Amino acid sequence: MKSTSDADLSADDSAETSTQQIRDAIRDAIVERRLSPGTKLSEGDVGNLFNVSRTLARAALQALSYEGLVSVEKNRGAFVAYPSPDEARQIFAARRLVEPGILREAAARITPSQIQHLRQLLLEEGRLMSERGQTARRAEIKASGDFHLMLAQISGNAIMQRFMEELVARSSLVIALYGQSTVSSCGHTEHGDIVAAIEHDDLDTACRLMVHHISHIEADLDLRERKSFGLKEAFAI
Amino acid sequence: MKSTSDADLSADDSAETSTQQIRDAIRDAIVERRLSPGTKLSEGDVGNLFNVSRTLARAALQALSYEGLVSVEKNRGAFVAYPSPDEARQIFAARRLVEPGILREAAARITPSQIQHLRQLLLEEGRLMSERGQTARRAEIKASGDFHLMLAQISGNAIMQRFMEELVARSSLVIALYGQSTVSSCGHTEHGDIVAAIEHDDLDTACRLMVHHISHIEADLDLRERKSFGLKEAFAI
DNA sequence: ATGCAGATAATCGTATACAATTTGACCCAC
DNA sequence: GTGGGTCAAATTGTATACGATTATCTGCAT
Repeated sequence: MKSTSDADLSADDSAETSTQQIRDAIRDAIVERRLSPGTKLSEGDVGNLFNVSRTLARAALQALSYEGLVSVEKNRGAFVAYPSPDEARQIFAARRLVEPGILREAAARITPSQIQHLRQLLLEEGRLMSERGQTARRAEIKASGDFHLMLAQISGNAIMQRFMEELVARSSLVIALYGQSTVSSCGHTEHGDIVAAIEHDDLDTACRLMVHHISHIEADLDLRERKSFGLKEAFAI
Repeated sequence: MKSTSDADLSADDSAETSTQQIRDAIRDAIVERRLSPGTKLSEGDVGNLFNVSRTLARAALQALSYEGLVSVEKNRGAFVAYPSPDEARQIFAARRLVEPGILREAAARITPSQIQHLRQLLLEEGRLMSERGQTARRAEIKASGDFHLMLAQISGNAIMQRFMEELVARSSLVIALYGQSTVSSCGHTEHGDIVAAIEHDDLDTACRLMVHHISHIEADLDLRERKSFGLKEAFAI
């Protein structure tokens, strides 16, 4: 799957504008956890980094704020989003709400070649899981999300696809913040089970597995409210 | 319900920035069909209209493009979105996919006072339906959408609420384009039926009614592909 | 030392300026 | 009259400029 999210559906002027490139670059950095929640993203710095003016940097940050990955505070600047536990719960609730429906749509339209593609994704995911090192970890995070995005793409509904892209990206942010164990190590086998259920045309099972899978990811988080814990974290980070 | 969509949840600096005001004003104009699909929204004109520079006008248009209400074409400018029949189908498919889930969540959390509020909305809707004139028609369009938005709000999931706001707004655009009869005249009684089912704790019926309701709205559209009809329309508009 | 007031620096908000691109008009050749 | 080509007007893309706000530092009074 391409790294840029909407490259397939937006048939605009072939060349992506620099604002979009910057947006995508920062988004990738956030999703792959090279940028931690709360990190300040000043317009000047972003502009310098990508050799553009503040105008374009600002536009990119604005775009990311619409996706919920960046929060801009008036007169204070933009920061990598720091989703609250409540927000995290809402993200997973939203996924439980939409993903079964997406799965049903996808299963109804899936072609053998797409199943093949899904299996390939699982293989890649498994390979990355056994590898060591930061780079592999980042790739694993992305691959794990790509499974869900692929289903959304197969469903054929561009609107739901875009929404899923937002939800998956924000999930990554939440896991970075509240995740306890290493990245959903259980996730991979669960993905495989879902594909198997799809192949057996057992949609009800597939949906049930999907809901459980999402709940498992959420269950691996520590979403307790840390009241004045912020200070310590400021040192830790 | 407040007219500005996210006034309740964004607890930012109390005062809305002028960009947001412009965005909301244009969005309202689109949703209430004072701006037709395809209308050009040049940055200069928008800026002059609201007495701000192109910078802010551009930001507002950019924001609307993320919501799917405006399409910006590189080096050509911004236009009120002109959703294709396929896009229209995807919008309603998305609504069928998410609204039952939202309804279930809402029903689980709804309070008597909120039911009261819903009924009040229905009353208002009925009143507007019997009135004559453009103003009433516009208000009816908004009220009809507010019913669905209210359910999303009651569901307590801000993410789904925002998504529904986008879907409802885009639906209005689609109806403006492809609607045949007057605004969903059947809609009002269907809304009432859904509320009744909620009150009777008959969730399955409520969801079924909701799906049918959405399909009814879609069925009232003429989504046949008009191939080279665009030219004639250019004259009609 | 602590706390507050003013100055200083850094950053954001908005407007304006200039380059690049598109659009439409006009003219000419055919 | 049609087709093509050049130029001018309008509009967008991007950078820069300047005022406004916030954050940081300094120094003085307590």
